Amino acid sequence: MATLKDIGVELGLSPATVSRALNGFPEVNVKTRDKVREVADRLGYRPNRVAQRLVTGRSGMVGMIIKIRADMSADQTFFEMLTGLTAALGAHDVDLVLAVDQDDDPVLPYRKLMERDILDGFILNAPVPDDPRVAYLREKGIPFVMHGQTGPDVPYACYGIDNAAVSQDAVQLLSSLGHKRIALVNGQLRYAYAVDRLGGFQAAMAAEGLPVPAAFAASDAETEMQGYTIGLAMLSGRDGVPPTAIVCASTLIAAGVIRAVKDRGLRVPQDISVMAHDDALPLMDPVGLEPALTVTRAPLRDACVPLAALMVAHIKGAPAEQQVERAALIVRASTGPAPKGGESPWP
Amino acid sequence: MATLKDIGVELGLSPATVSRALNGFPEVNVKTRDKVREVADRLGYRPNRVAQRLVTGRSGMVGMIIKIRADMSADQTFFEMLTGLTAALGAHDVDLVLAVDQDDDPVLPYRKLMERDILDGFILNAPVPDDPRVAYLREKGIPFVMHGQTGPDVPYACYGIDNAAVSQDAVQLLSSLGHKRIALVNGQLRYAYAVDRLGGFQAAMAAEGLPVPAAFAASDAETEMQGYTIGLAMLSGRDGVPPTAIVCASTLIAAGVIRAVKDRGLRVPQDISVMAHDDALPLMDPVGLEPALTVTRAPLRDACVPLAALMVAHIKGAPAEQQVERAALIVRASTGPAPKGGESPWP
DNA sequence: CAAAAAAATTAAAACGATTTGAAAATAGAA
DNA sequence: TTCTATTTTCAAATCGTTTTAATTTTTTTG
Repeated sequence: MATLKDIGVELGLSPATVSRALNGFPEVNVKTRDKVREVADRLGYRPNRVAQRLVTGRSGMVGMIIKIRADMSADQTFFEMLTGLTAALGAHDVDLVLAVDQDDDPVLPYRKLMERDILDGFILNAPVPDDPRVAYLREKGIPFVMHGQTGPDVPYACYGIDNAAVSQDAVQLLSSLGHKRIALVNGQLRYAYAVDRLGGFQAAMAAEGLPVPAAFAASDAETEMQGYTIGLAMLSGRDGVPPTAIVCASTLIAAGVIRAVKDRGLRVPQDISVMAHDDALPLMDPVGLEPALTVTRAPLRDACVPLAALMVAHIKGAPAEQQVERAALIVRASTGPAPKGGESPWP
Repeated sequence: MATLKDIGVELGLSPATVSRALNGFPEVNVKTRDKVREVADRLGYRPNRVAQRLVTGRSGMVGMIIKIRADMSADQTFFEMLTGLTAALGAHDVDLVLAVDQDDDPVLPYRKLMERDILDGFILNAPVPDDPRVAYLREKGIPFVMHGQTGPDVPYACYGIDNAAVSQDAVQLLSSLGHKRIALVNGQLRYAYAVDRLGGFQAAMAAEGLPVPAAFAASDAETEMQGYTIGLAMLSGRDGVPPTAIVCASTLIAAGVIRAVKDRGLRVPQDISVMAHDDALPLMDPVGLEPALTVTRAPLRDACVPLAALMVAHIKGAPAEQQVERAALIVRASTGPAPKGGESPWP
């Protein structure tokens, strides 16, 4: 394997100049730079990463812990992130080391991996309110970037979407269509994103002057089947007059809710409008649903590039930066005007 | 962070001696060794992995590619291996870098990861017959260890169980119990393990002088539901006289098959004996089934330690070694004597 | 054209470990 | 004691890169 010295010998240059030339330093002559590049190409030069890491003091590796579920599986979102992150980090010559979290103590796997002395930092996901991992990593001064936020105005590096705005956009859209009874089928409240969505939902409803019956803000839904079950329950009228519009935490849940609406003999969107937040996961296509699903959309995969950039910058000493994007609102066929009094199956 | 030099200064020793002392070289005085160890402990010395790697020429990292399924999930077995391998490799100071395979070309992710110049080798799993990854890695001279084998007498390093023997043990047990119509609900035939199980099954049946109707060697089962469906089909008699014993590829499939047997109004093991191969995955407990399941057993997790050892040895230049273990046979309540002619629901 | 300024290059140190070959300390034998 | 063996230790080289400070070369300026 060719080294900087080999290239230098070939051209009568010192390794220092060769290094500078290849790294695009401004003080190297354009002609020498081109010659160096050419010889490097010809010799198939590839920098020795380990040597680079020794001198820069950085290992070029970041860690990520997979929190596996009780059924020993991880969800689609994890692989989506993993795929995107390995690519995005690779572009910065950074590699991803994974470990599995199977313990009760959420901090332990981070400590264990850090003790191996090979990591520059961590990428965290699925933040929970008052995340203990944040406390630990901040205390130890270990760089990390969070996908999402544990709450508003956090003091650490993170990238995510404004989940309160997700609910707000949904409520405003539906309210503008004349809906007054709007329900939220939320994700698990132990996650910060679901807390934010709920908060945004309640705030937006209040801002629109609409009340929120408790049964209209259901939580803990994750699967199509759960969406179906919760949908049926909401439509049963057991807990009061059913909603005319339902906002779902994911397209998967929305699929279940739509199934429930249809099974009840009702139509989407004529009787009930349904919408959801869409992470753009490969297998859950909101357009493939019948009818095509109105969504707030923020592809999970898109988060990987900025996350990797934030991570790399942070490792190099840049101050922690918070980036909060707003999800796009895409109106399709599953939302429509609220049924008029006379048309509605309910008073 | 303390270095070798720091320890040397403290004791008036050279870094060379300190290095030798900590690495247990014989030519260092016992007293100095103890003193060095003590100071190293006190200073919290931890060797700089990157520096070690630069001088030894090894990166201390091995790669593994996750083959995710069409539904963007990976199965329990993957996480089981991942958990075990990170621990087992960690004991050798080796770390695991993961990447996701989402392409048609099974070799591409290996090439991509190798081009990053940071890996000492790969750990492969889920071998298929004539695995193209094997061809590629052998051609490039990249060290790897396979969990399992692509066939008998392979020329590369591997660790796994004898899958032909798994079927053989099952057939011999059932045959000794008087069963003559024994069926196999196999895994997906694109995997080498399923091919071996089928081969072993047919050979063992032949050795026992028993015929194998085509419908008795079903493939492509992976889930409980598939086990149930195939079980029902086999018991329907549509494809000939049903079996009196069913050998399943996994405990999950066996759970489905047992459910099918019960739904048909039959009893396990009085009417039908059921057994399976057990990878000892955390959530599928064969003893929890009703009745407790007879199995051939080889915990997946147990394979991780020898796999890691093989990998490390191979990287250090040891010749490729093949280790094929035999699964244990554990007889429980789900297998019993074949029903006598008069007792059987079939002729 | 000489002096000063700017540009380009280099030698050498550094990162922190391992390892080779030589030197020092100790032990044993004569 | 003296000489030789044997342990034990050390100085220095090495791995391949980056970076600092110094030096050389080129260009600009008065």
